[in-house]
Amino acid sequence: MFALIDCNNFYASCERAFQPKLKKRPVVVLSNNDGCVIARSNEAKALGIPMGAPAFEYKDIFERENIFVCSSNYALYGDMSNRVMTMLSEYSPEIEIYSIDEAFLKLTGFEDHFDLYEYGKDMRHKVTKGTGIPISIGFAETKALAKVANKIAKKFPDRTGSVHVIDNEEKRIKALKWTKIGDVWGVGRQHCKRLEAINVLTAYDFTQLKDEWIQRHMSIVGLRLKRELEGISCMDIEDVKDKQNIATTRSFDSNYKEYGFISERVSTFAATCAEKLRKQRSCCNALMVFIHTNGHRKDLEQYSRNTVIKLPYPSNSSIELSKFAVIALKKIFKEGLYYKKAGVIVMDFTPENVTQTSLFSNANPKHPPLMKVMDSINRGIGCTKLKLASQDIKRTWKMRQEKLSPRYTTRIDEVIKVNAI
DNA sequence: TCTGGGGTCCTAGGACCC
DNA sequence: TCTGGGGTCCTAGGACCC
Repeated sequence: MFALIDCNNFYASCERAFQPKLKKRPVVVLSNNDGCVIARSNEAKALGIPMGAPAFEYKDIFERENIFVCSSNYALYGDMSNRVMTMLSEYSPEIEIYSIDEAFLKLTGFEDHFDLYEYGKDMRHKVTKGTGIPISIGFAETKALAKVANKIAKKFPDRTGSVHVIDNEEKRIKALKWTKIGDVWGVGRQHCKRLEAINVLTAYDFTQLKDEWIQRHMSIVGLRLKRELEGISCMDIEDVKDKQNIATTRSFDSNYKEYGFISERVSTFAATCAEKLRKQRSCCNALMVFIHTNGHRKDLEQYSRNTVIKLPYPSNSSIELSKFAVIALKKIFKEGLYYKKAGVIVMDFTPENVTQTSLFSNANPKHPPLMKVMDSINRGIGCTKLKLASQDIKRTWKMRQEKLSPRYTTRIDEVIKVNAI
């Protein structure tokens, strides 16, 4: 058996955990730059605030409905996620942290000795008590079915107690008939459209399709999904793997046309990518830089380019990657345009300790120890104090975050205060 | 005025190898 | 007139996830 544990409205719940006055109040969390809605409490969902709603368009509704609006606080969400995952890992030795707010547990042999429903209730109680985050839990024989069970638990908290177990044929069929095709894990917008067009409206309908059709239109991935929904497990718990690509990309708070601004951003993004690379002990052999203008401004000239450059040697040095990123930027930067977004993506990794030396140019041997010192100093202070000269040393650049909550759990000076009356 | 930021996997087709 | 059979690697594009 597998369990899928999912935190309810995770970011909104994190904010609530430290502000009990928000208990019944609708809460939304905004993306970077306070751009659009990326998380909603149930009350906010009930008011019809859609996922991705642009904040400026919904400003009046936020006010009228007394919705509590927060900027995103990733330091807080990341730490809260760790706490939840740590508690969950006590319920099975085999855990896969699937995303910041979701985890699969594999429960081999548990079925014979435990009442899974009670096990789930216990998990839910302990996590909610220990972290303040409400969770929903689905149990089933495959990961895809556990996803389905989880959705049912979440949809009917009163009837299920937010825990649902699919452990027999009758429940499986009933669950599949209830699940809309577009809500199935692995069926996105395109597949949904195509499936609905041939009158496949539920997960059950999908399992009745011929293998050939699924294979032709949805590849082996679709076929695997069918098996999983039939109760034949094809996907196991996966170990944490190193990333194959690492990206640092941002939209800017407004439109910028100066080359100097863009090159500073790109240089910083590259340095951040280098830091992430060092964290997983990889070097990259290639790097991509992209820039776009604001696609929403139809009145302005549009431009969007990216370029990939191969490095002469693998590197994870902030200095080198910044240098190469700026070289790449020069190839695509066009004067006179208003840019809204840029990013750096590093690719084609090799392990840090395997160095393939090149005939003509090699990495500077002084960089690895230098980076090590830089990382350890920055880690020690808990922020990026040591930067390259090409980065914004005066910190002129700032993300718009007007409603940022304190980093309650990771900064001593922002820790929650309790007033004794 | 203002619209997020990360990732993964699969397939087809072309270039190339013996 | 008729022109083999087996691979690999790379890239672009399309789909999906949170």
